[in-house]
Amino acid sequence: MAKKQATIQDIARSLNITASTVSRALNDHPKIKKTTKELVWEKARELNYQPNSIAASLRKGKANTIGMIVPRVNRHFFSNIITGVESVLNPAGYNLIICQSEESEQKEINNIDTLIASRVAGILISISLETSNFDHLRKVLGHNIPLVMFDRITDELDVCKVENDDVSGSYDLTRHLIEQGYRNMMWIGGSRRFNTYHNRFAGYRKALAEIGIDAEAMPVYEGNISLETTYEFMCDYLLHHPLPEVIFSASDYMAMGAIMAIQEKGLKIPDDVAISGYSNEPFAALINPKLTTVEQFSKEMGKATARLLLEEILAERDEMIPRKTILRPKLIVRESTLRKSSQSQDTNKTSGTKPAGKSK
Amino acid sequence: MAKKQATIQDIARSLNITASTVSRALNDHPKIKKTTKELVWEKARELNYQPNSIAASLRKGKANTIGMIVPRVNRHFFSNIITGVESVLNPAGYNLIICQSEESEQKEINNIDTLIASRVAGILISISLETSNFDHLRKVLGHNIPLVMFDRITDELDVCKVENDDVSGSYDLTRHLIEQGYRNMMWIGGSRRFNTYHNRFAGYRKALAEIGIDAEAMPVYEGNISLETTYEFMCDYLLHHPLPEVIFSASDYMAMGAIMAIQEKGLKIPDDVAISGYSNEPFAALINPKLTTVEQFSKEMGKATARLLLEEILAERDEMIPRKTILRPKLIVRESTLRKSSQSQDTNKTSGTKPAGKSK
DNA sequence: AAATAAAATGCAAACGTTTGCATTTATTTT
DNA sequence: AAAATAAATGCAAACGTTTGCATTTTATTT
Repeated sequence: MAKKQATIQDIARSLNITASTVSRALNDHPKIKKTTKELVWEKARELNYQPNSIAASLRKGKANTIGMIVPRVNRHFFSNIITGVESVLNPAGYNLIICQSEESEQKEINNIDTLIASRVAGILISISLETSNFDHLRKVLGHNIPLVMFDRITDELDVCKVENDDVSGSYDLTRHLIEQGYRNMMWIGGSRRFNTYHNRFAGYRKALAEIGIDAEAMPVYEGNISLETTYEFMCDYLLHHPLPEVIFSASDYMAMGAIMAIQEKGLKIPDDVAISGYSNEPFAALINPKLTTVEQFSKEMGKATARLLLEEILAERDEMIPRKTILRPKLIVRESTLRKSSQSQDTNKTSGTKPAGKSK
Repeated sequence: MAKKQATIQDIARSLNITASTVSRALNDHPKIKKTTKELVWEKARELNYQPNSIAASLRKGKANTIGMIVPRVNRHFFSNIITGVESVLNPAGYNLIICQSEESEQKEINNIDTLIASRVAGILISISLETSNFDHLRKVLGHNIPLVMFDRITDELDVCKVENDDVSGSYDLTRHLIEQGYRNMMWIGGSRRFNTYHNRFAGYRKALAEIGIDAEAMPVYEGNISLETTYEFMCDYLLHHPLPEVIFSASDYMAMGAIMAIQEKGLKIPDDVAISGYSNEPFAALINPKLTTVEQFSKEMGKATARLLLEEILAERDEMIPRKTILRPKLIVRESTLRKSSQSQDTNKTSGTKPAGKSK
């Protein structure tokens, strides 16, 4: 039977007025009499009327929908960003279509096409690791759809961007390691072709250069960023190489993989080898020893990204003015990098003992 | 300038045919000549045409969009479900609008209204903890929109459902504890008003009843399911009560909170007190000792949910036939519940040493 | 070559809003 | 009380597709 949904026409008919008036009444247009509005609202409720935003979008040429593309939703970093984005976008009357590129350039392209077809009012994207060509994003701009990139960005595009100051986050962390007395270090991270790892390495190198140490002269491992791969690499590495004093891991997951390999060999952290991570994943405060890392304020990043997009949308400029928001991450010192003598100096007592994180 | 987007009309005009033909050609309609199709496709590319799915949806009365409401996206359980859902829905030509209820009944109601207004082809929902009235879901059915509930479900509604067999998951875990020789137990979990905790307790009670133990006669803590709250509760509890042999926590996060309180007191797990969790959160395999828990196959749950919805949509029946998919969870035994004597009997070597989980 | 069947295309309405402009109705001013 | 102004409503087109039915074109049969 596909029960017919009530439309503004139905409301209009049963009140002996026109659809225009109903439309305006429902949108609380100032030119409509108060009493008329009330009649309309009452009748709408009575008929169980639900607005059809598709029709509205068609007429207006724009949907009240924002598209968002992330590599994966089941990464805390990204799902927190999503939460931040929604906290800004929903109150503004937009809702989110979330797409996952799964680190595939082709899927990213498909996602873009879907979002354009949906006539979204704007697009937020953190590009996949695989993406090297940006024509699909240029197409978005060609369709006059505002675009904001976050976290994984590219210099090739002149659009609004939100990024973490990976250089300084990494620099601060390296400074901490230096202050603890570590000199003999090892770097592990994802490929430096990606801006995040590139920048994190830059901060690491910079801090070391300041004390006359060449980061490139010490071990550097660039590889797959998964826990498992890093675990395997590290198992093998430990067999054939001397231990550094500290491992600077540009990712918590990689750090975790290394930790498992290290502990499996019976080595003590931080006594035999110290280690730090990056991102402050929920588990970082839960493992033993608690992991020194860098908090990225992902929810804030989401908010900043959404705000930038909203401004872009509301401005309705023909020429977009590319702006950049740079978020400053925060060093979180925990046990995994503390020298025995300074074990009690944990600068971050709170997050050391009672980490954030709620459960389902 | 708001550069005008090309429409099928534009294509039609420049090829001296009608929009109908163009529309059919683009949709690969069998009645259109191959050569015509090729002309159209070529011209579409040339004009940089992007279909307007809003217009299509309006005409067809249905969007190619599915709405999904979860309490939060930044919970591994839910974000994995999302991944599962997308893996089924995207290939079928649908995309997801994701909404978060944030455990608020009012937000859930708002989400539903938005989704109805968007004329989504179907809705997937895991209800918020706060939700006690289901009129908003009845409204969905009233609009003939297929609805599938997952994980957090209710008996009050006669719709398709996907749930975990919490009773048996919990039963299996309790059996394991009994086999390890534990008798003196303590339960901690969320309120038993919620089906998940209700059922998990039922499995726990059942297994205990079989050996003549009354679960209710032993300590039972029902509370807020956050790590922090549980940590505080447990700190206090340890001051005033004797230790049980084992703590059955119906949530990994609650278990983690308890573990922190226990370890802070200098007590050893599992030697002084054993503990188990539920859900197999990523950190469960990373902490020390590794946590015995129950894997819920969340991605599978997402797939099952999406499949049920797709069937519902494609069937286009007037009367929906409510079906239920029940997923069997799997016990994962790790160190936190193993008796000293049987430390080597870890039945799940793989997940014990090399847990799943990739990093950003 | 005409008649018939099959294939391809065209016509026009419809989907449910929104909105600029025109018109009507109510209110104020002279 | 008429004129001028303000407030409220109506008219009709438009947004870009899809689709049942009618029509034209092409292929097949006699």
